[in-house]
Amino acid sequence: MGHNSGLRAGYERFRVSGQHVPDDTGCGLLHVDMDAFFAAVELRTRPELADKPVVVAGSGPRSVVMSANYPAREYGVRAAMPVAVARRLCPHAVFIPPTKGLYGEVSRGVMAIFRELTPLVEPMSLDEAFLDVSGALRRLRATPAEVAELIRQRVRAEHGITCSVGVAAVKFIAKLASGMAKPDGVVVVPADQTLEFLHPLPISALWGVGKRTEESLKRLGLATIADVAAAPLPRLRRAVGNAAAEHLHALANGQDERGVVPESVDKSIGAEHTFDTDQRDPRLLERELLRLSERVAATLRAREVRGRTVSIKVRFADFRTITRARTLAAPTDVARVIHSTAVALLGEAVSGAEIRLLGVRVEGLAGTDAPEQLSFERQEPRWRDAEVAADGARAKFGAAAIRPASLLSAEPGEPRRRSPT
DNA sequence: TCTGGGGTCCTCGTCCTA
DNA sequence: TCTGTAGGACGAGGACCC
Repeated sequence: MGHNSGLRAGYERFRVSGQHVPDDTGCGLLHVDMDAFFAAVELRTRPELADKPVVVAGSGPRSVVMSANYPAREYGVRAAMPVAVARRLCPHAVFIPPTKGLYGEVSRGVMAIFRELTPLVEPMSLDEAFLDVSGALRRLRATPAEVAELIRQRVRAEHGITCSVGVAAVKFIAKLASGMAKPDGVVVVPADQTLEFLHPLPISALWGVGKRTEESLKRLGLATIADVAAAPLPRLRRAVGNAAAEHLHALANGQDERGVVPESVDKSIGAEHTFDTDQRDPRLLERELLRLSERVAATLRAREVRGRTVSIKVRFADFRTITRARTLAAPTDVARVIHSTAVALLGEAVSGAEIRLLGVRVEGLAGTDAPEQLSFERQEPRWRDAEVAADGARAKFGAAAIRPASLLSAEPGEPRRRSPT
């Protein structure tokens, strides 16, 4: 769901079209990005809507757009936009609620195609991945641009959706290229034309430049990537800090040493929820923390990791956001432990304020086989046993089979309903 | 426009210890 | 024992990504 979509004027020469294929020698890095992924997946079963504006979004009053197809984008509808705004911009769009589990399933299928071509696949999210095909070209008897076309054909034939591919010598350029290839195309940036491709682009195209950094760079009078490439490093450092300055300066000069990393280790696991209306009832907030803790703990156990630091996130009615964290004596994957820590943190940080969002996160993860420090603080083994048993029941009978008693009548984010009399 | 949810990384301040 | 300092651990928050 890249946001740098569409080909700029003067960039047609980079696009693969008909007989025209730019020189892809040495361009072993591919970035593949599904076009309007969630919307495209939904349209497979509702093809009659294909030419109409379609928006995938939750139905809550505070939901945002998860995906919009290209007809909807013509009206200015974009991902992450509040649904209320999207409805105003495009009142006749068809709004479809997201189908739980479906996008992950399609994503796994698409990633499996990539892995048939090369083991060096680095998924970035459900709908995009980097591939290093340089070691596979001989076996595939294909050039990088041909592999890109092969991928597009297979994704379309086997999953009924389209994707766009960027082909380049380094990751960052491949990523920019796939954005320009959208929708449904391939852009190849020849290795010796990297800077010609890169330098005319605005600074916001640099990976790591969001709204704030863009403002800082503009204050220095920098507007294009060429300006950043030519800027003295000390000046950049003063504006955006050491790490960001060096990172941006390297990227602006077409240098991106990062390889494709197939395996990545989770650093943290969390869950959060925005209430439909702001809440201040402590019992309701504690119940929500329990629900979030249960989800986080179940994910920790499913991934066979434990974490030492429990943090909460609180967003107030005025959108001010705070986080509070506490490091435990021993790592945990037990919801009871996470919940009691979260409740204590919430009590210390907040009293009676209107709250819009609550989040729970566990950081400092290590595998369950990692050596555990002996501690006086008991890990409440019985709770863990009970929760593991509940995991098993949920796997067998469904997610709703086992819930803590205090959550029995409370739907996510809803005040507890009174039982019928 | 009025802002979800799941993440990562960086910076800065504070506290503790060597 | 006191003082200065450097570095690590930790916590908070900002910015960014999809």
